[in-house]
Amino acid sequence: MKPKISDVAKLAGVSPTTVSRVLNNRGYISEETRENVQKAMNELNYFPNDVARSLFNKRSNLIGIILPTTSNPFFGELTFHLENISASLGYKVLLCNSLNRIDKEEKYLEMLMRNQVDGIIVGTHNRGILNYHKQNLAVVAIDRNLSETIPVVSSDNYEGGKIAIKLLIEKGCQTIIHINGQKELETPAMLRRNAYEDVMNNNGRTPITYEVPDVFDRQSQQQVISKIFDDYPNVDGVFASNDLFAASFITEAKKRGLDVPGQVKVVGYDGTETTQILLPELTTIQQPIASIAKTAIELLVKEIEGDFSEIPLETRLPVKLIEGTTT
Amino acid sequence: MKPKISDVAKLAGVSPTTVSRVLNNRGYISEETRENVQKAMNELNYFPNDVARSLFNKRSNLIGIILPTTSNPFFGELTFHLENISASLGYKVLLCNSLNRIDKEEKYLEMLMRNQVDGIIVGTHNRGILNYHKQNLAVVAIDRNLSETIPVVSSDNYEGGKIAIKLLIEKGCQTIIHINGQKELETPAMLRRNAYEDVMNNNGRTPITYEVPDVFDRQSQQQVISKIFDDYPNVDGVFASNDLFAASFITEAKKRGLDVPGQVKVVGYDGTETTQILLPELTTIQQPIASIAKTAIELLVKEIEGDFSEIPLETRLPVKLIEGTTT
DNA sequence: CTGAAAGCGCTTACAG
DNA sequence: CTGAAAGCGCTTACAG
Repeated sequence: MKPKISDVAKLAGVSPTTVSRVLNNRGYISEETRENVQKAMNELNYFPNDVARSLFNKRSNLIGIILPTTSNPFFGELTFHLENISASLGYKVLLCNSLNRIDKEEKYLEMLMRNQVDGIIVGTHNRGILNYHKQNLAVVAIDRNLSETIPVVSSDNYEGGKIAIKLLIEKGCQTIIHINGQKELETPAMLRRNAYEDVMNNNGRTPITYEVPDVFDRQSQQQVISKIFDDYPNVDGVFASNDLFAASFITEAKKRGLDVPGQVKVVGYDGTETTQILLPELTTIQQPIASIAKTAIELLVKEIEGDFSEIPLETRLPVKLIEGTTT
Repeated sequence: MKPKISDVAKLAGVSPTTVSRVLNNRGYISEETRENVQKAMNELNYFPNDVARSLFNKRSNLIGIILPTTSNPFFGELTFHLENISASLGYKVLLCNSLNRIDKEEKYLEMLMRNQVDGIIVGTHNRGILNYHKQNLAVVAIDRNLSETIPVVSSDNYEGGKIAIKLLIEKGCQTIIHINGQKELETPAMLRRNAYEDVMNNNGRTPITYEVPDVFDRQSQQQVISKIFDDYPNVDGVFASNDLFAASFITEAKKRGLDVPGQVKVVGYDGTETTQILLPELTTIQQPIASIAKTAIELLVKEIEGDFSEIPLETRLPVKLIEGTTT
């Protein structure tokens, strides 16, 4: 059996209270006692049971992360950073891949509550989370407007969209199409679309957006992309709301014998490490993933610690154009 | 404050014991009482505190996952599947990105123990884990031989390596080079290298392997790849132990004006969804990531539940050659 | 400087 | 069918 505090106490010839004091470095303990206790702990290979501690302290040091799927490179990298930063601040991460499915999100949410997480980072719809937030659970959203009171961290989506479209226009594209996920008003990512539409309109062009119904389904993606070529054989510019869409588009373009960037130019969004390695030629708008993660966790920790003084409701981090050879 | 079992009891006019019975569906309860309790729970929006439950049951239903980083598409996808399968079996996932750093691994391991995880999935070195395993912690390794007693799940690395090299030889490559991580005897992934060496030797060729010191550092990768071209300008075939190496090699080849597959052919390893989308032209050996995850979790759960009857020490899942246009 | 007692929110024998 | 008591492993007033 795992040793517990009373085993250590017995071996060290002190009370459990004293062992706890040594463990937590609290109150006065004589140097001698401390050493005895330490020795006993080593001998028994003891470490404290955090479940018991959490129960007493009403603090789990657990953070829940709900996002669509770590299979996606953007979320995979985001998760890495979120977890690593959490760890550096003494928090542990409970991971939930919801695939954007509402039923899963609800189950995960309840699971996180039951496990007494101190806070949640949300990267999915999750309107249900509102209820919990009201019960003063700390929440920070990434790229989602969940409510008036939940802070959102995101890249500067509007600016990113603007840069992308302006580049395509500058490069002389005539028929510029936008590929995005389904219109959901609550996502700042929609700002990429808004930027596209604004810049197009301002330049006397008609915005044309194609929506991929299930963002994480490859088939769904490919069908939409095929349709674009069928509907607009003369498409010569594409701004995709993520790099995977962009890549799929390029693949299809090549399949149809079109030269990129000769006949059609493409700009993506995200600019993950993985894209940089697998598809370095892609021109894309790079999100500052590490900063997004850092900001989100820092805000969450502030909320957890009850410091609401400096919590901006919106944090927009700067994007960066990475010019490859697809434009 | 969050309602607790005694609040529900009070409201329903019963004892906490009875509420607990309703909660756990244990023992006899009159239909009427059950309904009263349910109503009270709904009214208070009560759900049980799993921390308290874990403490009593000595069962956390928590699984720890230690791997290098979810930023890497192979591990990102693996993590998704591991988590999803765990969730479907009622287990929750505590995520740890160790970046293969021993100090981090040790800290994570201790953290997981303190949190009373029921089992751990390991995808890193982590020799330290042995000690814990002995203290009968359930452990399953993915692509790592950690000890004689820890089950390993992996793709059929040797077979995959063989297929890759045979393909390159068939296609007429003369100077075939292998890129891998640093030689670590404990990884079944080394079997990819062994296969390479065996097939090369059997065909009267001299195997040449280049090692990337820090697998997750892009610079490190690129330097090694540059060196390959400098040392062997006539290289016309490469088997990379993962798709990212393969992609970096292709990028460098193109930069040097070489045609792929005309002048140099490339085969990767992993075949993640992400690679399929971002670099569909890559010929690669695809690992059955979902099956690996499923097998690993199922074995772990068996261990956790004390059913050691059918736990094979080694599970090698079949790979699949995906032929793109880089060969 | 140290310890006995009570309690964190649950569950499970045990008794009725 | 239901409840009072004890205990999971810890911590923190409180007393000494």
